Amino acid sequence: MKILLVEDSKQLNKALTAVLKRNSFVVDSAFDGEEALFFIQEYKYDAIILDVMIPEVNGIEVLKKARASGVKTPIIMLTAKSTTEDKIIGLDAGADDYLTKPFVVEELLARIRALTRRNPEYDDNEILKYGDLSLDLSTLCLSKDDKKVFLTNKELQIMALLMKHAGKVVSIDLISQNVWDFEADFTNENIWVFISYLRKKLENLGSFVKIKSIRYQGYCLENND
Amino acid sequence: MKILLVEDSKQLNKALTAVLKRNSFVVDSAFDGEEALFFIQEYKYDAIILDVMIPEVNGIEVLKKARASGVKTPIIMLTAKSTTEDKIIGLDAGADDYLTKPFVVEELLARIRALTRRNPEYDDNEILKYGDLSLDLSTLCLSKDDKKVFLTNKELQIMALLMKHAGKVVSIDLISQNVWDFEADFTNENIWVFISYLRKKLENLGSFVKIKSIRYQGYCLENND
DNA sequence: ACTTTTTTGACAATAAATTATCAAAAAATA
DNA sequence: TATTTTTTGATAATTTATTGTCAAAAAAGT
Repeated sequence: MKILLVEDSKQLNKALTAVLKRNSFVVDSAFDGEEALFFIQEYKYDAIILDVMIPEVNGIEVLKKARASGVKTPIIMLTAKSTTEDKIIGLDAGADDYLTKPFVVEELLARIRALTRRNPEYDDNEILKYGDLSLDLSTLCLSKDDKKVFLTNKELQIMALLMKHAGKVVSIDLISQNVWDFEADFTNENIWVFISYLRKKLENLGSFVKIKSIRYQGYCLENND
Repeated sequence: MKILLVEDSKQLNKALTAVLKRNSFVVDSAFDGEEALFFIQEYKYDAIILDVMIPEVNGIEVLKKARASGVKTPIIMLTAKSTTEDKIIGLDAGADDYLTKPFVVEELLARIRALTRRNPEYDDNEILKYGDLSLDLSTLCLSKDDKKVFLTNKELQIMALLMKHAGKVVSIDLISQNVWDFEADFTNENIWVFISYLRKKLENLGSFVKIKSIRYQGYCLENND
């Protein structure tokens, strides 16, 4: 699954690229409109993430030219503000979706998945399982047998990450990149708090699964069955 | 007080240079006999430290040529082994002193001082004082009023360093360089042990002086009068 | 060979860094 | 506005790294 990322902020570009790659996408990065058009003509992508405010040729122009030259690839626009105008202009010009900054990476990933769902390579299962636990991503419900607890958004995302990486160590860095947006003034303490919350909920469920902390590295799930 | 150091081992040369400079000598370094002779003809030194085993022209040759050309500067030879032969050859050829490797830096410094004593610039006071303590370097005796304890060699050297740097932090690195020779397989634990010994002796004397440890940095004397 | 000094290793004490928890403030959401 | 969620700060618990002490072995000096 190959993605073109068009974003002029070096920092954001780099960070997004890292996240996308970690989620097993193949990523090409462009930093301005000219470069973007070159890539679009030259290669084939499964999705294009396109910032509106970019140098040389602006995002809307890139979008129009791409569509004009027959490119059907799903395109997600990144806009700075969620003014209805920008949104309409973008969608009018042929964008498939849009996202306002700042955004949470998970959301971007979800949009990409939504737009590429018909692609049979990609299969998103909505209920994660580990040990005696099930996590329903759509209802935010974590359950063991008939017992249930509901997670908050951040709790869910962290728990999902831990479950997706089934028993492997998940770094704080990975969590922060996936669960917090880039402009948040995030500190490690945030994660400590949520890990603490999650542990309490696991305790309440009476699950055999524990969140183990690996010093200097991160956290991982452990099944003490 | 300017010294010429002739030593081909880059490591040893560098380390000795550092020590000498720290002891307020001005140091020129040569790494082979040719270079040494050039320096000797060109500049004037208060002392020359000359390794026997050096490339190009060996140490004994350098010594002979220097003397032949009328250089009167005190010369200390460094020999690998204390075979009487080497010693005699060196002294015969006009060396003022010799030192066998490995040696403790303090010893080298002592020899330099001995040979340069007549030089009025240099004044070595043999009794160090700090707070209620006196340390007699020649008798290894540490005393407060009429109470005395005798230090071992290593204890003395460490204590002397601490007293010379009166109340300032003395790094473990500085201690190891001054008190242990370069070939010793020194570890920090060694110092911990001697600091412990010294503290016990200070305790016995009932001195108000304490050895304070500064984490990550070293030790310093503290006068809790 | 005997004594003293130095080195070494085991283990104790201490200090610091990391992680965890709690509670309350702030922000977001309904 | 009321409620839930997230953030923040204070503070506790834990782990690790550093430093200290002891005792015995090794080395050096006499």
